[in-house]
This record gives sequence, structure tokens and C-alpha cells, in this order.
Amino acid sequence: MSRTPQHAPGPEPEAEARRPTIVDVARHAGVSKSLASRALRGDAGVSGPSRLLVQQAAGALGYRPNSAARSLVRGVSGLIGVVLNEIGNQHHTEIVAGVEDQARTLNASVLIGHGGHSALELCRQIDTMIELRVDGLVIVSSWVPGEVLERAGGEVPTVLLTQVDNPPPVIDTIASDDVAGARMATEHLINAGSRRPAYLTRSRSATSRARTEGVLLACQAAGLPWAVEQFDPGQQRQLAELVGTGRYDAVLCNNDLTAAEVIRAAHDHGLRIPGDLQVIGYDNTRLARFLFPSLSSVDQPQYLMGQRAVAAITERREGRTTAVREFYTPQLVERASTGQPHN
Amino acid sequence: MSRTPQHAPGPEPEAEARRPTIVDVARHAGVSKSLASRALRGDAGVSGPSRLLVQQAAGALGYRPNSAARSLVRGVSGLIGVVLNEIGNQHHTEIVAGVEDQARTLNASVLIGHGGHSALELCRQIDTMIELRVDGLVIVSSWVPGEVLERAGGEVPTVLLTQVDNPPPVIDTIASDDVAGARMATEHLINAGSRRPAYLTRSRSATSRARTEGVLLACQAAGLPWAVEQFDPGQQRQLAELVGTGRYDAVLCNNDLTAAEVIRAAHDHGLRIPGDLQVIGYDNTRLARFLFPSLSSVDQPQYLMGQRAVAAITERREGRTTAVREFYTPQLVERASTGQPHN
DNA sequence: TTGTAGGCGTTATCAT
DNA sequence: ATGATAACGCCTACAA
Repeated sequence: MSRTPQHAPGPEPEAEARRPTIVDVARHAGVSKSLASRALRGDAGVSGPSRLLVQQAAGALGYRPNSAARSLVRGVSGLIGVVLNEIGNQHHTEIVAGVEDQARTLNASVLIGHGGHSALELCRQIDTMIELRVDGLVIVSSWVPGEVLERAGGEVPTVLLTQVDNPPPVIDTIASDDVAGARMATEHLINAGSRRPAYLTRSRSATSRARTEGVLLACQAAGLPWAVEQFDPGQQRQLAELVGTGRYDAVLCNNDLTAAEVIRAAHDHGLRIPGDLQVIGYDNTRLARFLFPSLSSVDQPQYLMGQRAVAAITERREGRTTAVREFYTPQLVERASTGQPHN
Repeated sequence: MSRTPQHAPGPEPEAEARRPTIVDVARHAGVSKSLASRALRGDAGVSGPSRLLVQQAAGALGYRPNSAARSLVRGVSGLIGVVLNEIGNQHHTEIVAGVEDQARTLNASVLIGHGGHSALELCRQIDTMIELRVDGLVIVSSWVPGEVLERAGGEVPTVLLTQVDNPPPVIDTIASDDVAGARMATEHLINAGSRRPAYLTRSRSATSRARTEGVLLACQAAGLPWAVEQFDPGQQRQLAELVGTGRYDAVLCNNDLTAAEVIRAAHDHGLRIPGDLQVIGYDNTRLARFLFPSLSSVDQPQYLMGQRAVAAITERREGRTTAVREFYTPQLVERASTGQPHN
């Protein structure tokens, strides 16, 4: 028995290697296609022998349900879409893990689309997901324009996992409080003796802007000047040079990788960490533990946020019409890159 | 005009907020659904006024094509699936970028499925992709059993981007030569003076095994003993302790993050790099530049491999039946973590 | 328990 | 240039 289906009555001896459909399975098993459908899905009301027959036929033919056909007739796809702008990023990874685990409880699978740091591409991914008729959409980026969010939310339960300025009411938002996180981290730096703290970022996202705000608040409260140093992703040297000037005695970075750059530059310039320069990262990725000195970092409940996103989608599908607005307070994980050197 | 479709003739005044279909668009525009279909897709043979009418109707209704229906009737989905076991990994990121750029030339979009380090989940993702009827499948993991690969290859053009032992002929393989890469790296360590090199890994994949082989070959050729140190992902302390023993004077790590751990441990134990311990990573991720000292690393043409994978899929779809077996030779990028300290 | 028939939204093949 | 109409593969009343 070859695996390619061979329907004898066909007038074409050189038949194309067509994928077997449920009709083929039914014919092979000698039953109607509706019975085959029920048997394959484990429906009740199918006799033992029939079920077995159908299953064997499906196995012999290598049958695979066509999810396009199924989605079409059932109106749901069993797909949760996640759109983010950087897949090589521990922060996003944890969110996706949360989404996946929660999706598993719904027997849904997760599709990841990534915009590669391009807002346009990000929107295209969202369109693709919607046209695929995902049952819910999780957006992990603050680069999506409000109107796109609004359209998306009108078509499918949509959850945004970042802070934005004015989220439309049709979408839910579940975010970590970036203002609070940055403020807390900056206060930590100041309490440990910093008098010239700064915020370093390579991102222009709303998320990064919110962190700027947190730094500002902490500095104002302490009566200190505040500084933001913005770099473009390409600029490598500038960041290292800035660190070398010794202009700041403590920096909060937009993420752990940028913090790694800073630590590196400090080494090169002979600066002690945390003695000459305190450093805090953001996202508390695995990397933070492996740097030298180990990196203090702001931790967000990413996994939990991913889970909650899927829960919010479920609620929307079950009729909720009010918007979820959840905020989580991040935690500062203190390691060796901050604090008073001799304490 | 509200955005929810309101078909006047409907007998239900409390109509469900159904998604508008092409029939709604056609009715709204006063044309047949076939004409609407052609107009929306930009087919030739539609008069200017009709096209405009249809487009306006679609815009007014917020129409979105249902890709399930389209996929069903056309037999192609316009989707390329990528399955990998770790999305938070720069190595994979670059591959995906290559896949995406090449997919764009086919007007296809890319879906990412990730197995979260579970072989079972990985296979489930592959099944999902196949049932979604992706037009091609790219697998970036050496954990997928041969029989699963074979089945997948029988159903859809499939490309494996890792080295495995006996790839079935129905799938294409495009891989970087891990034996050669590890051998080259090890030879570099030996040339720089190492007499006790070792290979450090947290992975038990076929990829990692191949690298073991490369280390072995280099050591044998130099008449040196060879060593492999295998750790489980959870074990943190063991790796640090091993480094502290000073048992080895040079290590090749399975990836850059593990190399970061080693560097960190060396710092903690007061070992000089590269004087007391040379370190090489694998994958040449962004991180390698930011470590201190900067990390030598084995670079693979990941982006290119991603591109080639899609090209191979295209060729399969156009009738090629022989298997592609491409190998790329990796390059060693030398930085400050290896070499003779005073040269 | 099993079969029949209709429809999901789209494209494509015919006519007109 | 436009319009019927028949698929695509599956699910689901409804009937037997």
C-alpha cells in the first residue's frame, strides 16, 4: 500500500498526488463522510467498530484535517496570534511562554509574527493574523498606531502588552508600569549615592518614553538634575564614549543588552562598577546573571502577563465589552552592579 | 454609518455583528460577487468605475478577506512556517530574518512556531503548520525525529536547517558544518598555545554532538587529550566550579550565552582571559561584542541559510524531486578572548 | 447509529 | 466587462 491515495474509479491513471480528504477516508472506510467526521473528532454517538474503521482508514491514507476548511465552517480557528517586534529578546520570550501555556488550556495554538523593528511590517503582520481569523491577538509593541489598534480590536479580541498613551476602548491593555519601574530603579541609584544619574536608551518607543518619565520623577523628588541619553541602534561608539566621559555616576538602561554595552565600556575606561558607575538594566533576562559584575535589573511579570492576555481574550469572547486595564508593578532585582561599594 | 454591516432585508433586527463577506461588499456596491472578487484582487478586466465602487464598499464595510476560504479554494495558503525550539536566541533570529526577506519576494508571510525546548511540542507545532497548509516548512532544530521529518516532507516542502544524522530524502537540508566549525575553533585555541582544551555545552542535540566531533578531530590531530563537559540547563554552579578548577586552559562553548557564563566564572576565580583561559563562543551573536573581554565566536551564515531555505521550498514547489544537501563552512571571528596574551 | 444535504467565503470557469 | 455557478474540505442540523 503506497501512502498516496489511489481512487480506482478515477479516469486519470496518472492522477496528481492529491492530499487525502475526509471523503477519501470515508470511502476507504466504507462509511459516509459525516460519520467519518464525527469519528475523527471523537464525537459521541459513533459505534466502536465504525470509529476504529475510520481511524484506520485515516492512518492508512495519512489524512490530515484541513484547518482552512474547518475554520471556515466553524467560525473559529483555534489560533492565538502574537505580534512582536523582536523575537531575539528574552523579554518577549517569557511573554510568549505565558501565552502558550494559557493557550494550551483552550486547545489553541500560538502563532508568532514579528515585525523586525518596522512599524509598517508590524501592521502587516497584524493584518495577516486577522485575515487568518485568529481567535485572539496579542500585541507586544508600542509602535502600533492607535487607529490600527482600534481596527484590530474591532475585528478580534485584542490585548496590548505595552503601555501606550490612549489605548482605544475596544482593546485590553495589560502592562507593567514603566514609570514606576524606572522611578524605583532611579531611586535605588540615588539612595546608593548617585548624584548624576542618567537614563540610556536605544529605543524611541512609548515604553522607553514612560521610563524617561519615571527617571524624571525620581530625580525631581531628590532635587537632582535628570538626563536622558538617546542613541540610535547603529551608533556603537557614541555610547562607549559617553560612558568614558564620566559625566554620570549611575545609569539606568532600557534593557539588559544595552547595560552589557555600558559595563563593557566601563571596563574599557577603567571605571569601577558600582564604585565609579552604577548600572541597572531592564527586563531581568538570563544575561543579567552572567555579566561581570552581575547586573541589577528591573523585572516584569512577563510570563504572568502573557497568561493574563489569553485570559482576557477568553473573557472578550464570552461577552465582556468593558476594557481591561491592568498594571503590574515591576520589581527591582538587586545584584552587584549597584549599591554602595563598601557596605 | 456605523462599521457593523446592516443588511436591510434581513428578518432579524437584532442581527449578530457578523464579519462582512465579499457578498456584502458586492451587494453594497451593486455588483456580483465575482466582480467584487476580481476588483478586490486587482484582476485585469474590471472597468474603472466598478473597481472604484467595489473598493469603496469594502472600505466602508471594513471588509477583510477570509484567508481560510481563499486557501481552501486556491490550494495555497501564502504561508511559510518556521518551527524552532527557542525564540529568544539571536541565532534563530537571523535565520528568521533571512526567511522573511526571501518570503517577501513570494508575497508569502512567515509564521513562527516554537517548541519551547520540548521535542513533543515541536512536533505538535509541525502538525499545526501542516494542517494550516503552509506552502513550505522550515525546521530549525535537531530534535525532530526522523519519522516526523519524513512525514512532514511527504506533505509539504520541508527544509531542515540543522545537521542530523540521516535526513530522509523527502526533505532538504541546509546546514552549517558543525564539525568543521568546532574543529576550526579548537585548532585556533591549540595554535594559540592551549594544551588542555575542552568543549562545554548545555545541549544534547545532534548539533552539539557534531561539534564534539570537531573538537575530537582537532585534538587528535594535535596529539592532545580531548574533553567534553556536558551540563544540564539547570545546573549553574557546576559550570562555574569547573572553570574554577583550572582543569582546562581553553574552552569552546556551544553558544555565546554559555561562553558568557564561563567568562563570568573566570572573573570570579581571578583567571585571566585569554592568559589563563581562552574562550570561544558559538553563533557570533550581538552579545559577543559586549562581553569583557570581547568574545571570539564561530559565525554561521544564518541569514543566508534562511534565504536559501525559502528558495529550496520554491524549487520543490516547481517540481524538483532530488534532495538539497547544502553545507556552509562557518567562520571564526577572532576577538579578545582568545589568542596569545602578549603577541 | 448512520446518511443526506446544505452552507461556510472565496476563487475560477463558464457563459453572456 | 459582468454574472451565474460550481467547486474547495469540513461540519452540522435533520432525516432515516
